[in-house]
Amino acid sequence: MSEPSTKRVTIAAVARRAGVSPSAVSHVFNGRPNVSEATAARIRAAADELNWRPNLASRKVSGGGGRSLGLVIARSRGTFGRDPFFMRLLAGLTEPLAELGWSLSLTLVRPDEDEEQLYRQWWGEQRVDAFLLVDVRDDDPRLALVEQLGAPAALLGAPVPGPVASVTVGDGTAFAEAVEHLAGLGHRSVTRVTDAPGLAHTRARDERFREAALTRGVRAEVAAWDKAADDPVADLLGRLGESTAIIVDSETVAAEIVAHAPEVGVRVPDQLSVIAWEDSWVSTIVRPRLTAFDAPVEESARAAVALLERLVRGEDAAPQTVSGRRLLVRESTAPAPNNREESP
Amino acid sequence: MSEPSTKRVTIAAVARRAGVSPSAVSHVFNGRPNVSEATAARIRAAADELNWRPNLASRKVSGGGGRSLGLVIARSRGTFGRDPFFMRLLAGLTEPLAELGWSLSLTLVRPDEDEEQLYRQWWGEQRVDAFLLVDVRDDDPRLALVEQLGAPAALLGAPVPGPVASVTVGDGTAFAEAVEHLAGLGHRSVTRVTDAPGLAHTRARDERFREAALTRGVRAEVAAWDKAADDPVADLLGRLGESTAIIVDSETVAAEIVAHAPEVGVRVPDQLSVIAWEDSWVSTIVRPRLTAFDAPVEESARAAVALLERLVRGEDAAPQTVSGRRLLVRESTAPAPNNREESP
DNA sequence: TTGTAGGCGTTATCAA
DNA sequence: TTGATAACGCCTACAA
Repeated sequence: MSEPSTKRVTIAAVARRAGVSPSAVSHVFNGRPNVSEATAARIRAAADELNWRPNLASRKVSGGGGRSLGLVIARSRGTFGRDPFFMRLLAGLTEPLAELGWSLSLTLVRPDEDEEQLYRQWWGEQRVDAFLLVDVRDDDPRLALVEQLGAPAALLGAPVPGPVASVTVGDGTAFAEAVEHLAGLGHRSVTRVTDAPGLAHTRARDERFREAALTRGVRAEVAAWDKAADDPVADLLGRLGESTAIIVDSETVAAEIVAHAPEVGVRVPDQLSVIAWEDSWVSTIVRPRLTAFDAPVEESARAAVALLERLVRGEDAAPQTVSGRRLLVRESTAPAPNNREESP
Repeated sequence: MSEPSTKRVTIAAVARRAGVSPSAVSHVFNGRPNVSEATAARIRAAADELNWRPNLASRKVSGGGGRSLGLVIARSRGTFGRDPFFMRLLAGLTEPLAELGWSLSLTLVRPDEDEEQLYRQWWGEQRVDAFLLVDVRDDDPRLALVEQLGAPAALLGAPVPGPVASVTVGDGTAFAEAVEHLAGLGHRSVTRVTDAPGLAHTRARDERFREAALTRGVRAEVAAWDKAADDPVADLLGRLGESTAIIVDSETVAAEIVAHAPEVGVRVPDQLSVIAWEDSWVSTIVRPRLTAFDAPVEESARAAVALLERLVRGEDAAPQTVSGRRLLVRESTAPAPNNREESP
């Protein structure tokens, strides 16, 4: 294997080859204006020939660039893997990150593990320079933690009280739209199905939903998805009361409901209309295809990166709202069944 | 919040607090045996109180630990996002990586971008210490590239000629099993549906498939999935000839076929049996549920990490085969239709 | 068992 | 416009 790692090429080698001092090379590669165009060109050529690039670790040590974003996802492999949202998030993160030259450091921790420890570690090691917080819960200890550490951080989701900046997808008119759509189809009672109850955005959404329903004369209920139940779909459907339509926080759950409902005797959309609060390709491979809200995940990712970049530079950054949630009407919503009318 | 970022705490601070020299601290944190248990405890206590951890960048500069694995995925956001395999891969990677204290640096590049450039950059910057190669194609330029760079690398998928180590999921008996299963159901002609034609494992699989079919008196065909077609499913089904069963490389494609086939007049599994070569939760939310091969993705990920770790330490590592692909019979396979029997 | 000194590759400061 | 020189925070000989 011909000893490939003879010696790593350094800035000194480039300097020697260009007949200048290391600092000149540094200047050129950091866009400082005090180098003549001629020598700059010579330096760049030398670097190219040697295929040299500034060592990231060294830059970090000497205070320079080389930033990296930490994303810690506290989910089991299973619940991570079955949420297409994360694919979109990751994909959306990489592009703006690449533009900045930042790395993305990703890890999963099991929900029962001590994730705070990990934040401490990554920050302490200076492995990352900022955190993106997802799945933020009410009273999430990470909020105080990043504050205490002094780590730049932003959360994706509903804003929470406190100084941690947030990037929110503007739900402004979404519930109104959804309820409007359903009311137009004759539904008089709608249940909102929440996935993980503790999440910070749940309460805000509940309120919006209730408000939207109220002003349209639609009855609003809320039910929690119980994944621990023997047959979660049957369990949920059994708790629906008079509702003829549901709005489901999680797309995965919506897909499961739509797929499984017929097998427990409920036809979608004939007997039950279903709207998913998130959208991905999954919505189109279940039958009936899911009527869903397409959220601007990629844009949120970009906004979050931009926000964190500002924070890292020491500027302070205001909370961001990204708008663009739009209802994609597909096949899982239909006129309300008449036969439910008499039901108490 | 009491000025948190006054000054980053360093090894010197810890040393001072413990009343020792910096090197003593270093020794303790690098597991060297030349420190008495008493002072080691004192040092650890001091580090704890100061909440200090060795700066990763500094360790890297001074040749120490702090490794990081590079994963560059050359896919569009869309094709990345709709492949559950990557979720499993990422999830599977994080655990062994965390055990080693390695970071995972992830990025997506568009297929038309110069991905080699990125490998060069990451390696040159020493942003990563090893690469994991996925979606390896015949004659993949990255193989020569990592060799030239002297970068430790391993590929996930079929072994390729050359010195780059590979982690392969042993397909040994998988095709035999699949064909056996289908032959047992009366199928006499089976088509293998390939996703991306250039991938390195395609040819190997083709051969295995043909062989397995031959020895069981089943006719073997191969057809490529044409995602550019107006209606890819209809297009594919139109090219199936006598085949009453298909084995589909990509789970996503299989899901799409199963979902869409009835809409173009083909009932699954009555008229067509479908087997997916990969498995994830998606297999269970389409109807009929997909009969699929469950591949040990997490184990492969772990094997790849272990292999790369050895490579980085300078040991050389043999190609690995991870076994455990097993057929999960669900609802998308059924007895072959009779009406096809008369056909020669 | 502990501490000192030098080096890792880069950036920043300041003099030439 | 350039180039010494001193950090940056840690690790590893080697000396005490």
